[in-house]
Amino acid sequence: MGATKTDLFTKQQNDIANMAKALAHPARIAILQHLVKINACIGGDLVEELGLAQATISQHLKELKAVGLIQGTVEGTSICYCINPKTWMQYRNLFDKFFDSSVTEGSCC
Amino acid sequence: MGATKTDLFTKQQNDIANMAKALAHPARIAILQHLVKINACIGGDLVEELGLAQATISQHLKELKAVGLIQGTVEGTSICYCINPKTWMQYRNLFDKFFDSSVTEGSCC
DNA sequence: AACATCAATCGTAATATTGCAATATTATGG
DNA sequence: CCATAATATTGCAATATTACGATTGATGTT
Repeated sequence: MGATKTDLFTKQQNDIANMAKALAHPARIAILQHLVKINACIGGDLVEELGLAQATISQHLKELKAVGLIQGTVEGTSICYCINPKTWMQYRNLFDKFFDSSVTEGSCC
Repeated sequence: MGATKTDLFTKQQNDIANMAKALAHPARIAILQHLVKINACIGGDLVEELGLAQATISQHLKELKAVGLIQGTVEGTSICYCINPKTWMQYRNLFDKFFDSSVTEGSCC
């Protein structure tokens, strides 16, 4: 054991969980916030910005790329990263929908 | 190594990451959705509803309780769980704020 | 009290994640 | 082609998460 039993759940549930997983690390949050703030792209200044080793940052970037939250284009020897607006909106919508489920106060224990 | 270096990041970044972590498992998503849908509380029907062992469900419930997303009140031998509307709204707001960062199309690579 | 029921906890195994040093890869400039 | 700079990958160690059987604890029932 130790592995998530994804087959027990709906695709939507696994999707939301995977999205959440992509955001479930402060380094990845910091990367996304930095990219949003700078708006334009940056290279591996992220390594300096956050205090983690280059290899570690690279790994986090890879994860964010894997879920489509960011994109990177080669620019000389460095790589220009930025938010992928399309996926960003998708995330936003899914979370919105998830949380919009009306939670009526006092209808419970 | 292996442990997240939380000290490198802001409280807000760690908060968002922790929230995301709480949602980063399909079983916990399923539990929340079920609680939202039923609106009122339920006992350990969750064990039947999802296909996981009692001990496993209990662990997931504990995590959700730990972040304050759900609350449980004793009701005879069983326990009545339900969404905690206050924390639910907090989550919603934090994610909203996070994703509302305007991502302008085409401003990038 | 004895028993049944449900949930929490303990102990343990399997797997996943995080982090980094070392190495490999890719692109540029000389 | 060679050296350099930037990023990616590999391999490994440490820690975290997931899952479950077995046990314990609490509560209600007979």
